[in-house]
Amino acid sequence: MERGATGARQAGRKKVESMEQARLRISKQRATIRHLVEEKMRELIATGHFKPGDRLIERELCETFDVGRTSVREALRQLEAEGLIRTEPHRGPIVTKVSFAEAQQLYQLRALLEGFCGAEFAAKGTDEEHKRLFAACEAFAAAAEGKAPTEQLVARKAEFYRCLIAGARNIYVEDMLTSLHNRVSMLRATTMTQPHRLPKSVEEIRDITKAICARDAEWARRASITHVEESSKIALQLLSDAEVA
Amino acid sequence: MERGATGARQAGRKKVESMEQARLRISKQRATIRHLVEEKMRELIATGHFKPGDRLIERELCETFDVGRTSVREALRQLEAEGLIRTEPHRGPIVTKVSFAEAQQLYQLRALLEGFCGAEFAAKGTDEEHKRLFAACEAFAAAAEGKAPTEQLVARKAEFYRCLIAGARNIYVEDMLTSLHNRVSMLRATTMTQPHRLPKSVEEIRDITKAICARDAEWARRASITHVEESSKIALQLLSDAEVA
DNA sequence: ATTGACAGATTGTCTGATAATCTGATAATG
DNA sequence: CATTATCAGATTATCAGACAATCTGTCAAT
Repeated sequence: MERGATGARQAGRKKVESMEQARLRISKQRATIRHLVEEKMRELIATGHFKPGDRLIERELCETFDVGRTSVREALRQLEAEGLIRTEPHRGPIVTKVSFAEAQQLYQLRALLEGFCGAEFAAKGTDEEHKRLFAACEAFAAAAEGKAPTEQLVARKAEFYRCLIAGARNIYVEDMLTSLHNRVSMLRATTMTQPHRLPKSVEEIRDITKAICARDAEWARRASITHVEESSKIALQLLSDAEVA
Repeated sequence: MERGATGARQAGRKKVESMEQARLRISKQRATIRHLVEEKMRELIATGHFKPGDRLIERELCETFDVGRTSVREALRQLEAEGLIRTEPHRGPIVTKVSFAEAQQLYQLRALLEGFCGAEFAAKGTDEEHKRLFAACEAFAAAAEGKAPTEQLVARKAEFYRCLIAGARNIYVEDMLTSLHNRVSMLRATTMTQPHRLPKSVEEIRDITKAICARDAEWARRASITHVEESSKIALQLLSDAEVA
């Protein structure tokens, strides 16, 4: 989880910087404590250590992370804004529960936005970006077909998405999709890891990649939407089972 | 500005409550001090009292609002997550500057999302919702044609958008569009109030309304997108002038 | 079964203090 | 002159401690 799903980027610098320069720049250690707490908590929510409905108690968080209330509370405000937690006045934060209907809405929006990314990427992507996307795609495929550990699969898929989303060249879409993906991770944690639709998943992602590299915007849009819809089917199925139980 | 552009709604209650019950419920005064500060600051940014690039100094904010640092800092975190401000470590918050390129991206995404709202509304809206949208549309038209004060125009238009966005029945889209609209307000403050394209604006909004009431999804999508594109033309024009100057 | 009062838990907010970091100016250096 | 080192001032980042406000559950009284 690189950054949050949050703030807007640094607005226009005078000169556009080359890839070279960008690569050199050191990683902007924005390592304030509250950022560390934020990331840690995102991770704990995404991995299901904190489950939807769980109460998060300030004092306990302070002790767990060994930081002051200030840092914890500010991190909580951030997560609240991202929709990962909800705060009831004088009761404290609760990990957000996503109802079945809301999950449907989430996937619907994700489809719209990822379809947009695919189409934009196909229409405006550079060869450089195509190459990177293709590499990420193949890396994921290799991991999937080589039965790599789940952890690595997730990482590779995240990398693929980073490329795909970046292709839209739209920071707002980027932020919002990152936010949506965070929430989807949370869902996944409730529904347990996906069953073995991996081969289909690989196929769909390859299709997206092919469409983009062929610069066929509508194909790319369709392929991106299809991928979201297919994975949502499984997820929603599991969710509705879980909701009844 | 009703609420923030933030948190997800209360997830599924057991029983769906009737309009009647919903109307009775008192307005859940979540009036913690930090919420008041948040809203005030959103307003100050939207109205241009704080301009893009302005530094916001903690101590000054505390004095201005006469509240403690805790409340100010937590409000700032919220605004930061919404993208209204950006915080540089150890330097403090700055009102976000939106470059020309970013403004383009903003409007592009807005078009996508509002197009989605229009289409969904047309496809799935109830008569009740249609009626409310129509009323809001006419109220705006009346205000526009009657040369009402800007303040009222803005309020009426906001009301129309509330209806339109609600029509999509998608809380995520709702949150994100609210957030985008907040940022657009900020832009407007830099480019001064729009010139007199009011008549065209009214026409476009009527077109959206007609399309939705006719339950023609594609027409509604096109109309919604057109409206965003038309207003973006003016805004971007003004912005580019301002950026050169 | 409903109501009311009470205690415990937790948050909301303020204050004061200290360390860390950024900025700009000035002095030192080659 | 251009560059670098250093210093003081400003501001944030973080912590600790305190108190009030509010929510929750319990238990007695009606």
